[in-house]
Amino acid sequence: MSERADAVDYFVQQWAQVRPELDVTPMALIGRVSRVAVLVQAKVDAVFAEHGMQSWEFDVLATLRRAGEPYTLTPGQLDRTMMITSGTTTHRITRLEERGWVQRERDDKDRRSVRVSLTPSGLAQCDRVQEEHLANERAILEALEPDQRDSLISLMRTFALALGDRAPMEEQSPDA
Amino acid sequence: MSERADAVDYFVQQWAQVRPELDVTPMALIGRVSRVAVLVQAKVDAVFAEHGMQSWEFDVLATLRRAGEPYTLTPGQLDRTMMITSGTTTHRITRLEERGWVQRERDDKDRRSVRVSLTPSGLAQCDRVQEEHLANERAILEALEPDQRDSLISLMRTFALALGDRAPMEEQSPDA
DNA sequence: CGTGAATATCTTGACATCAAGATACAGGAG
DNA sequence: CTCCTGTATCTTGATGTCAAGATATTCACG
Repeated sequence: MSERADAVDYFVQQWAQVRPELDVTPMALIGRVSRVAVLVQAKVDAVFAEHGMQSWEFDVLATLRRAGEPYTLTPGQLDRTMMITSGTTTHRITRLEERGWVQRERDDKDRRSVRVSLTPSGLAQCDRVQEEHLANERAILEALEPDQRDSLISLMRTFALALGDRAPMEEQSPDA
Repeated sequence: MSERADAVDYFVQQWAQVRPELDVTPMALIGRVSRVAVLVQAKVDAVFAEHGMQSWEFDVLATLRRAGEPYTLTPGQLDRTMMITSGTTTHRITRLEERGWVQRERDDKDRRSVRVSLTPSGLAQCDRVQEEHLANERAILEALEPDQRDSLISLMRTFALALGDRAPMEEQSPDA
């Protein structure tokens, strides 16, 4: 008489019938994290699509944007922040350069390095889309009561830390 | 003086400095769901890799396995359950057929349809890997206190339902 | 200086995935 | 029976991603 069953409830119940000796409770959490991530991403993508862009494009723009003026990071900083490989970063920067939203210049201090910067057009695009994006995210979270949101944020934060997620380091050395 | 900051804490703080007028709290949840999903997936993948397989391969095998004997579903049932497109399903079945873990036969009742079944080898592979997979999932959740796990499961279930996640329908019509 | 290890980026090749459309069959209305 | 609509699967072409390695540059140490 509780609530309706979501997909994971159904999977757990199927396992109970087929292999009752198995303890599949870990699935109840891990499976849901995966499904919720996919479902949320689909809703987020929809808003970006209305603006003719992909989520990953906004991710790059927003990462540069929140770095503050002059909106410049290296490819290495980008891939560490975004949890992608260096090859993917190269590809993303090239595509965004073609759209005129970012530009590359070699760093004269360290000539191995590259400085990726938001162009005025990229900055404008980021700011233009962001409000609608945030409104969309707020709408998605309307599904939860405010105290549920707070609990969920706190628990997911604990989980993230336990999984080794950490604030990206500043350029300086960590201690003293 | 609270806990250490995870990556999302850092992003939120960056936004506060660069665009203080923006309310980015939705990110605190949606961003973490995405990052946690990626981090968890990496740990899950590692165990499958030890057995020479991909996560998506196990997903297909497990979906057939928990359907119960004769471990048979149609491609359509598979893609609805796994949240993938029909083209991806075709591709997955073909690859698994090459490995000898599933087989295809046309359905004689409805000749548009195909029956995908676990082979004895596929069944064995699924059962062989599953225990280690579940142990791995349990280890991942060790990071949380038991009551935190329960809260998180409950909240994620509410979230999943709010996002429209539902138990896949049985073959029969929904009512009476 | 010169040499080797470390670092930063890019290249290459493979691959899973998707969107859109093609193909084949089913089932009902006339 | 015929046609038309809906369903089930597969095909095609594009794309984003990764792993592994290639290239260029820096830096420490002798």
